[in-house]
Amino acid sequence: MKSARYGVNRSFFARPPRVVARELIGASLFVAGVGGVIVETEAYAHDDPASHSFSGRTARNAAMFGETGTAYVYRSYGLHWCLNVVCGAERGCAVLLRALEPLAGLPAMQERRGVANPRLLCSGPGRLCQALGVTGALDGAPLDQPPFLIVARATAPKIIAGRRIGVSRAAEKPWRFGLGGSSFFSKPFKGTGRAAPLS
DNA sequence: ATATCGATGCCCT
DNA sequence: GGGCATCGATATG
Repeated sequence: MKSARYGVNRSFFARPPRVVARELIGASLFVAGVGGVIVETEAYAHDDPASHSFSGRTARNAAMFGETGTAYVYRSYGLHWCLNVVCGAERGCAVLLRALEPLAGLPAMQERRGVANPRLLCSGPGRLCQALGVTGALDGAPLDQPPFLIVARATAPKIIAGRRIGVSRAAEKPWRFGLGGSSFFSKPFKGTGRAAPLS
């Protein structure tokens, strides 16, 4: 047998953001071996008023206009980092990674986050980046190469959907996706009945 | 349980 | 100057 390549390849990302956002639910993300199962994502389309790319290219969002399968890492509210997967057939599409169920490297996550509770390590886009050590240094980096590793899920999970968090434009679009039954969401999915994380 | 607020950078008008 | 793809601390029911 050929040596198995664990990570997804570039073609994984060459699909529309809503497809990729759903495919990533149940997949695993590691950064230098620290990570877990992706349980919450949001899709942002190129013609989406809520997308950072909507008003054109700037220094901050340049990576969104780069190759599919690379990272778009931006600073949020001046102090947090957020990690996106650049995807789609058009330029300017991305999927925001909002929450993981931590599996590997918990001591490193706890050290970086300054908290011990596993539910508070990666339950939110800013928390996830802090726990995995993702910063602007990885903006534009390819996701199919170290330090990144994304492993596709083995079986199709139950996926729930809802409104995106913290957006005011196109707020009605149900482009937030979650792993059914997870207790590691950044916020509950209303109406689909799953619990919120602590505090 | 929800509400409000401050921190802080960058892009918009 | 205002508005964010946020978080944690504080206040209050």
